[in-house]
Amino acid sequence: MEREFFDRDAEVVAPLLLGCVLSHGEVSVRLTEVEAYAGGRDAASHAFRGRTARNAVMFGPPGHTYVYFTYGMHFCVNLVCGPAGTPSAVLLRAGSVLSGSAVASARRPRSSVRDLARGPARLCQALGIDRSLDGADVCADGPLRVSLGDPVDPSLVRCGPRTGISSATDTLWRFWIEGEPSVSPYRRHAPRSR
DNA sequence: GAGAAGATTATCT
DNA sequence: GATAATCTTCTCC
Repeated sequence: MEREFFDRDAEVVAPLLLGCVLSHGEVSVRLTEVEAYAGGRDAASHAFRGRTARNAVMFGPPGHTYVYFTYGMHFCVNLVCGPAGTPSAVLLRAGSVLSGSAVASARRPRSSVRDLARGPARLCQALGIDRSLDGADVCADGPLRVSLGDPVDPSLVRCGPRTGISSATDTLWRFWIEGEPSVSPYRRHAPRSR
């Protein structure tokens, strides 16, 4: 994938990523669900309150990963968008495993093939992504790569409110491919305690 | 230095 | 549907 592809606003790049293929080692996943996060102008973004040690990579050049750890047990992966200095990124929420399903299944023994990458944390686990890949360049010849996949029928692309966040729920920056069984089932808000 | 919340998932009722 | 698991990071004091 060319770096110029990512050098635009996250909400523009996000729908274009649907159908693209993310590869790490033997495992490849076709992306079916993503969300855009736009840094300083997006209250739901990790970069909304400025640069920190965790989100620093989002302020860097596009085409790199932003991997973070959450809930004490899960990783999620983003692709940094926009020119350096604009902290926007696209969260990869779900995909379907194209190849390397044996390796992915070994990492997630209790999942059916369909569920291997059905959800942001599951996708990372299936691909073997952890914080050692934070800041990895997916446009270079590294372990993690993004490439174009089969074109997606534009009439099947849907958008809606983002999942699992408690602010900026009125921005329709979640994109998915209608009819894909690998799209994550979690569409609810997350009012945890109280 | 302490406390709270979190871009989630698996499991139980 | 509800909740536990589990720990990093950020925000104050």
